[in-house]
Amino acid sequence: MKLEEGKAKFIQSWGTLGSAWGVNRTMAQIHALLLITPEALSAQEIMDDLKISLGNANMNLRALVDWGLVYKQLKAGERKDFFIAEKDMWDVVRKIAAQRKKKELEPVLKILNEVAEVEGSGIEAEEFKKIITEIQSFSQRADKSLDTLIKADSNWFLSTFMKMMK
Amino acid sequence: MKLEEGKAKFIQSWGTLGSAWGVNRTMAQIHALLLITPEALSAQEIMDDLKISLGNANMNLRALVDWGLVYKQLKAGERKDFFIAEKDMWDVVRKIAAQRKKKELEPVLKILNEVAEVEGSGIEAEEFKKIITEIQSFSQRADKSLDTLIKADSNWFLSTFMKMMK
DNA sequence: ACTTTGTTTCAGAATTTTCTGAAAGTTATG
DNA sequence: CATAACTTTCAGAAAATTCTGAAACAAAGT
Repeated sequence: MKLEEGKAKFIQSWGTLGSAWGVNRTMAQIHALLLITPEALSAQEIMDDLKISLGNANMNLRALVDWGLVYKQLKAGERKDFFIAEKDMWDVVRKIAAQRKKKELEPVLKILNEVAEVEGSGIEAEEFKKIITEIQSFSQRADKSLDTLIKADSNWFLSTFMKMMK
Repeated sequence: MKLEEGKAKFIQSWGTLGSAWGVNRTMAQIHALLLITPEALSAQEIMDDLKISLGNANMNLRALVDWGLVYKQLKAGERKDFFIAEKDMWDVVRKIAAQRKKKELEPVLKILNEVAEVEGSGIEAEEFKKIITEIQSFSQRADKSLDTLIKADSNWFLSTFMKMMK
C-alpha cells in the first residue's frame, strides 16, 4: 500500500470511530490528519487536505483545542495559527473520558439523585426506588472509576491493565 | 416529586444518555421504561406510554432484543409478545461493550493492521508507521481489556474496581 | 377458509446534526 | 489609520438519522 493511500484510509477510519464516540466525523478526521503529520498544520492546509470549508475547519479545530486533543502553535514570523495533535493515546483517552463524564454522566447522576426521592409508598413506588437506587450506585461507582482514570498517568494504566489480565 | 414525574424524568434522562452512547434516543427510552416497570409490557403499551408509532416501537424493541438488553416474554393465554428489561446494570454495560467492540473497535484494528504496512522508507513513511504502531498497540490493549470485561462477572467488576481505587 | 389479532417492513416525512459561504471581527504591518 | 492577513460567527443549505403510517405478512381462533 502506498503512503498516501494508507493515510487516507486511516483518516477515514478514525472519522468513523470518532462519530461512534461522540466526536463528530470531521473533528475526528482533523485529529487523525494531525496525528499522522509530524509538523504542525495551518487551518488552510487542513481545509485543503480534507476538502472542508474554512468555517467547518475552524469550528472543529476550536472544539479539539477545547477538549485538549490538539494544541495551537504559534510560529515565529508567521501570522497564521498552526495546530499539532496530542499524540499520546493514553492522554487522548483520558481527555475524551473527562469531557464525556462531565457532559453525560454527571447530568444523569443529578437526575438520579432527584428522582430517587419520589413520594409514595405503594408497591410501584418501592419498585421504582429500588431500581433507581441500583442504577445510582452503579453510576456512582463508574463516576469514581472515571475520576481515578482521568487523574492517573500512563504507568497506572499499564499496571491496572496487568492486574485486570490476571 | 410525584412518581409519574420521576418516571418521566428518568426516561427522558436515560434517552439523552443513550443517544450519547450510540444507542438511539427512543431505544434508550424504551429500555428505561422497561427498567422501571416491574411487569412485562406489550408493544402497544410501550407505544402509548412513549407516544411513538408501532413501527418505531417494533424496530427499537427488536434492536434491544438483539443487543440482549431486553427479553421477549410469552404469556400463557396471550397472543401478544411482552418485553422485560435486563435489570442487572453490570450485564447491561457488558452487553453494550460487546456490541460496540464488534461494531467499532474491531474494524479499526483491521484497518490499522492494513495501513501499518505502507511501503516507502522516507522519513515521512517512518513517522507514519511509528504513530500507527503506537495506536495499534494501544488499541490491542483496549481490545483485550474489553474481552476480559465482557467475559467477567459482576464480582470481578467489583474486585477490579477495588484494585483500581487503591 | 375466513376473520381477527398481532408483527414486520419500508418508502417517504420529519427531525436533528453538520457544513458552507459570506459577512463581521481581529490583529499585525506599512 | 488604512490595508492586508487571518479568524470567528452564524443563517440557511445539505446531509444524515430517525420516525411514521400504511401495507404486507403471520399465526391463531371460529
